[in-house]
Amino acid sequence: MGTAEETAGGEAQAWGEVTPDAARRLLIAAVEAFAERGYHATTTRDIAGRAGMSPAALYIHYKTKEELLHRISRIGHEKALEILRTASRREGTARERLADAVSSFVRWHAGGRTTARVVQYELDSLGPDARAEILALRRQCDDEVRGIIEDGVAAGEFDVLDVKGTTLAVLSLCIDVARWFNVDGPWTPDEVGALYADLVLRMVGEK
Amino acid sequence: MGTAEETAGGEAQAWGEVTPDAARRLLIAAVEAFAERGYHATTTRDIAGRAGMSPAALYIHYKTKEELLHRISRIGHEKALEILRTASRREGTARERLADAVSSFVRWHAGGRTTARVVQYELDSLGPDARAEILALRRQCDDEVRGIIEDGVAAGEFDVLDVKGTTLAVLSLCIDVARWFNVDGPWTPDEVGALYADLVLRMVGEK
DNA sequence: GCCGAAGGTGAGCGCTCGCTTAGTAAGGCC
DNA sequence: GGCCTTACTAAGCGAGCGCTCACCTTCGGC
Repeated sequence: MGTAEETAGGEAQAWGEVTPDAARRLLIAAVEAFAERGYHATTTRDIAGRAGMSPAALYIHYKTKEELLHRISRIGHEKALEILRTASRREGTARERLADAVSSFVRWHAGGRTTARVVQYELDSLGPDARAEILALRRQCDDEVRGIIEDGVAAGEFDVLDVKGTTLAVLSLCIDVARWFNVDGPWTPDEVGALYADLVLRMVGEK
Repeated sequence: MGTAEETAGGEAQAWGEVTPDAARRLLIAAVEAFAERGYHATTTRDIAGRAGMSPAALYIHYKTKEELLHRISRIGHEKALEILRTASRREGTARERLADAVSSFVRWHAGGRTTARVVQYELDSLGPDARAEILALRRQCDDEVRGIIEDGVAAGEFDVLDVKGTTLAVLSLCIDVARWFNVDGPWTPDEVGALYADLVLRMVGEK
């Protein structure tokens, strides 16, 4: 796993798949604005302005402001799921896979805090159909983590009272990093990832 | 500690200190609306409507929409601090005090989810002065929890690598309950409180 | 050198927002 | 009964919102 080379203003490399260039610039501008002020407090004029364009230019590439949030949410959740899948499906003990999953997931939330904040906390601003689609991705994230914990319990590595509840708590802990993590604070994303991996292993009765 | 007699729509008894009656009704209406749609997506017309009043009536009791959020935030944070103080200052081992703090704090977030959601997640919608005031209260909450953990480490009850980081993780875990807890879900606030107290004791190296 | 598509702009429409103002109804006090 | 205070409403102001439309510019293909 790479170190956290991302900063609050420079998470752009994650959006490489979005084309053309103007559409990507608008998307990145929207991520920054949504993260700073929230979806409803962000104006389309602000997004276009950050991308160096006129307010009308936004509507050449996106039908509505909500479509921007939908696109950001889907790409972000797909990335989150990919991170958890990679850790879950590697070889190794349940302990190693869980530590890997937590530390890389936390690193993503801390290092890409701008993106993660939008992805994790602006879900309710989507309409019913879009929200349902995203919630399906989120359930898959839950499944990956629960799978690792179940494996650990079955192998006798972990000692867990309530698998479903513990899964939820582990994910909740990781996700909430996006709320409190501060780039100017005392920790790097790597440090928080390592600390949290240790805490989670304790939660599942390991160590 | 009492059981959770609160429901999503009936957390009214917590606002008994707000007078006169019309001001309290408006405040409760605002809590419900902010929790459902977020501060920026809520209109003053909606708040007044829920309280059974005309849009203008709001401005007899509150100078601005932001003052409503400020008042809700302050009262809510004072309640949260009181819960943590009560648990922190009771007699007993650090283990007992920490379990008490976590279970009652979690119960408040789960049972009073409507209120807790506004209190914990709409902080950024406040202006700089109001936010600074609330952040001071929040720092006091941190101090209470860190105090218990430090006591436990000093007494040899706990085994903690990073006291500051663990404190943050414990509070983060509790606060995030307000985001995911669902009244119609499989758990009662009491059950989540008990589960989380167990998980936190594991995090600090107890049990 | 001309043309049409692709990608942009300036102006502005219709609407809803937070908030204000003028007026009204009810109740306590003398 | 007269009068002030308190609590409220109907109407609406100015501003800013999401979004549209008529028009302009650039550029590859022939």
